[in-house]
Amino acid sequence: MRKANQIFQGAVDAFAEKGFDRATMDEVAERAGVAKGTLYYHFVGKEELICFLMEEGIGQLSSAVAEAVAQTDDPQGQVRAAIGAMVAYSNENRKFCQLLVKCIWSNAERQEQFREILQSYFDRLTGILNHGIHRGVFQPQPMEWAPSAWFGLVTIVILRVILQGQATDQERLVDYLYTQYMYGIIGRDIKTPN
Amino acid sequence: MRKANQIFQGAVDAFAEKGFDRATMDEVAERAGVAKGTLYYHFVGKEELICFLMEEGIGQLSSAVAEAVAQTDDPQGQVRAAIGAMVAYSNENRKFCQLLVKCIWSNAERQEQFREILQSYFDRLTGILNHGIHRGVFQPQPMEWAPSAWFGLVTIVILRVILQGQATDQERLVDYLYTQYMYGIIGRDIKTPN
Amino acid sequence: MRKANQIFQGAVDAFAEKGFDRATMDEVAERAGVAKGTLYYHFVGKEELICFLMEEGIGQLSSAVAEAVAQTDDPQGQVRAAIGAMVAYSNENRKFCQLLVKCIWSNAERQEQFREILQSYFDRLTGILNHGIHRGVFQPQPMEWAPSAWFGLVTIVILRVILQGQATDQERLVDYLYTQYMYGIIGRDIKTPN
Amino acid sequence: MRKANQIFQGAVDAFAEKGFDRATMDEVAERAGVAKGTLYYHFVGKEELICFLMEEGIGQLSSAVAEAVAQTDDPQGQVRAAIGAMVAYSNENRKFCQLLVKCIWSNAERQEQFREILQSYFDRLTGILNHGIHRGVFQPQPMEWAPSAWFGLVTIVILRVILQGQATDQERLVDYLYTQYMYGIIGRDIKTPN
DNA sequence: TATGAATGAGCGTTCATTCAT
DNA sequence: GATGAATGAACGCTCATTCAT
Repeated sequence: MRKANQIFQGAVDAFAEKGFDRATMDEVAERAGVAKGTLYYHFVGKEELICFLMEEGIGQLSSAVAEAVAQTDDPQGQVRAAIGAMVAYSNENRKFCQLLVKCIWSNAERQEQFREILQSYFDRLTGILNHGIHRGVFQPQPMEWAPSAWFGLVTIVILRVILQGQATDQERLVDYLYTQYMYGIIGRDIKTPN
Repeated sequence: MRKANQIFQGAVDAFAEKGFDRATMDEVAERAGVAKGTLYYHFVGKEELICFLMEEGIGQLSSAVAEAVAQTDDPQGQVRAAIGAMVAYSNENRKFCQLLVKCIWSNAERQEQFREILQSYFDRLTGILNHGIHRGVFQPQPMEWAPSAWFGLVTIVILRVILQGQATDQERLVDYLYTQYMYGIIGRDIKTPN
Repeated sequence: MRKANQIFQGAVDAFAEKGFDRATMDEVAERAGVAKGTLYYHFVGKEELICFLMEEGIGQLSSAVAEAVAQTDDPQGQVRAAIGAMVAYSNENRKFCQLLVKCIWSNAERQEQFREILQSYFDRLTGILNHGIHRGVFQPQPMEWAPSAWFGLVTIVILRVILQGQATDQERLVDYLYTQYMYGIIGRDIKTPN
Repeated sequence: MRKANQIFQGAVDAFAEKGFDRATMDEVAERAGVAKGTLYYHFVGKEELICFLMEEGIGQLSSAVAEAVAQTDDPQGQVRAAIGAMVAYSNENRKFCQLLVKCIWSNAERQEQFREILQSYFDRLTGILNHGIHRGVFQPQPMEWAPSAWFGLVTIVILRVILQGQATDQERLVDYLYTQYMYGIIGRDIKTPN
C-alpha cells in the first residue's frame, strides 16, 4: 500500500504539470520514487491510473462537500458551506485541483470514463440547489445547466488562483464566490430582503 | 490561402475531438483533405498551428463580443449582449468552442503561450464590468477574479450544452446565463427592466 | 546558362558546408538565388547535380595539373608543378576542394559513380610517376598504391589548411608538400645526391 | 553490456557502408540484431552514437599506435612500428577504418565534435615526429601540417586497399608506406639500416 | 524558362507496455 | 512484490520531387 500511495502522489504531480498525455510513465515513476515496472504492478496501465486518480479525487471532493453541507439545513448556508469546502479542498490539494480542471474534458474517450464520476458530483450540487428551490429560497432554474454553472464559476476562479501561485485569503475568496453565485454582479444589498 | 483555411478547419475538428496531444498531424491532414507535408508548408509545426488556432479563435470571439457590446451604453444591456455574442459564437463554432474550453489549460508550457491571447479577452470582460461599476450599477468586485468567474460560468455551461449535442433554445440559454450572472440563484425577481 | 552557373556555385557552397546528404535542395536553391523548381529544370535530381559537380570540379583540377606538368620534362619539376597546381587550385576553389575531400568517399553507391572520374585523375598522377620512374629518377613503386599516397598526402594537408581558415603562405605549403613527398621526413640533404 | 556491444558493431557496419547520414537507425538496429527502441535505451540519439563510435574507435587506434611505439626508442623504428600498428588495426577493423576515413570530415557540425578526439591522435603522431627531430634523425618540419600529411598518406592508401577488397600482403604494404613516408619517392636506396 | 505550392515516403525519436529476474 | 532492460508501434517532422501555372 505504501507504494500505491507513492504512485498516486507522483501521478498527481506529473499529470498536473504536464497533462495526462504529455506526462510519461517514466516521469510518474520518478516522482513517485518507484521503478517503472512497479507502476504496472499496481495499475493495469496509464489510462487505468488516470481513472483511479480522478475517481479518488472527485470522490474526496464530493465527500468534503457532502460533509460540509450536512452541518446545516439552511439553503444559503449549504451553498456557502459547499463553496467553502470546495475552496478548502482546492487549497489542500492544489495539484489535484489543477489536474481536475485542466484535464477533465481533455479527450472524448476519457470523457466517457469520467462521466459517471463527475455526474455523481453534479448530482450532489443539484441536490443542494433543489433543496433551496423546494424551500422557496432559490429561484426555479433549468436544472440541466445549473450545476455546470456553479461548477464552472467556482472551478475556473479557483484554477486562476492556483495558477497565479500566490497565497490567497481563503475567507475572502469564499465570500466572493458565494456572493457572486448567490446574488450575481448586481450584488447582495439590492436584493437580500431578509 | 485556400489550403491554409482547409487546414484550419481540419485542425479544429481533430483537436476538438481528441485534444491537442492525442490528435495527430496525420489526422489533421486527413480531416483537412491535404497531404501531411502541406501542413508543414503552411505552419512551422504542431505547436505553432495550435497557437495560431487559439489566437484566431479567441480573437474572433473577442471581436464578436466587442461588436455586440458596442451597441449599447447600458451596463446590463452590455452584459446581456456580451453573453448573447458568446452563445451565438459558440453555436456557430461548436468545434472551436469545445477546443477552447477543453484544451486551454491543458499544459503548463502552452499555458504560457496562450496567456497573452486569453488575457486580451479577459481584459475585454473586465472593461465591461468596470463600466457598470463606474456607473454604480454593478457592485465593486475583486477584479482579479471577476472575469474568470464570468468566463467560467458561461463557458462551462456552453461546453455542457455542446457536449450534450442536442439542439438548444439559444434565447433561453442566454436568458439563463444572463440572469444567473447578473442576479445569482436568488434574485431572479429583479429582472432586467426592458 | 546564367542560372545553371548560379546553381553550380550555390550547390558547391551548400554541399561543402553541410555535406551532400545534409544539405537540402532548398538550401542549394537559396544559395544559388533561384527557385527550387529551377534546380529540377536544369538538373534531373540531387544525385545528378552532385555527379555533375564532382565531374566538373575534378575535371578542372585534373586539367590544371596537366597544364602545369606540360611545362617541363623534368620528373621532379613535374611533381613540383603538379603539387603547385593542386595547391593553387585549392586556393582558388576552397569550397570545392573541401567538398571534394569531405564527400568523395561518403557513400558506397556514389562511390561507384565517382570512380571513373577519380580514376582519370589518378591515371594522370600515375603517368607523372611512371615518367620519373622510366627516367630512373624515382624509385620503382607499387603503382596500385602510389597515386593514392600522393593524393592522400597532398589532399589531407590542404583540407587541414582550408578548414583552419587562416591565410597560408602558398609557396611554403608547396615547398613542404613537395619535399615531404619527394624526400620523406628524413629530408632532402641526406639523399639528394645531385 | 551485451546489447551495447551489439549496437556498436551494427552501427559500425551500417555507417561504414552507407555513411552517417544515409544509414538509418532502423538499419543500425537490424544489423545489431536489436529493436530500434533498444538503440535509444543505450544511446541518447544518433549523433551521440556516432560520437561514441568515433571516440571509441580512434581511441583504440591511438592506443594501438602508442603501444607499438613504446617498444623502441629509435625514431625510425617508432615510425615503422606506428605504421605497422595502423595497418594491423585497419586490417582487423576494416569496417571502422572505412568509417573513419569516409566520414570524419563529413559535416561541419560533427567536425567540431570530432576535433578533440582526432586532435589527441594527431598529438600522438606529432610526439613521435618531435622525438625524431629532437634526435636529429628527422628534418625539422612545419608541425601544423606534418601529422596531417602522415595521416593522409597512410589513411588514404589504407582506404584504397580496404575498398578494393582483395587480400593484401600486410608486410609489403607497411614497407611501402614506411619507405614512402620516410624517404619519399626518390630515396628508397637509403633504406632503414636494421 | 522558371516558379513555388503541394506531396508523401521515410526518418529520428518517444513511450506505454512487457517480462525475465 | 518489485525491478528495469528491452521492445515496436506510432508520432512529429523533413525533404527530394512533381506539376500546374
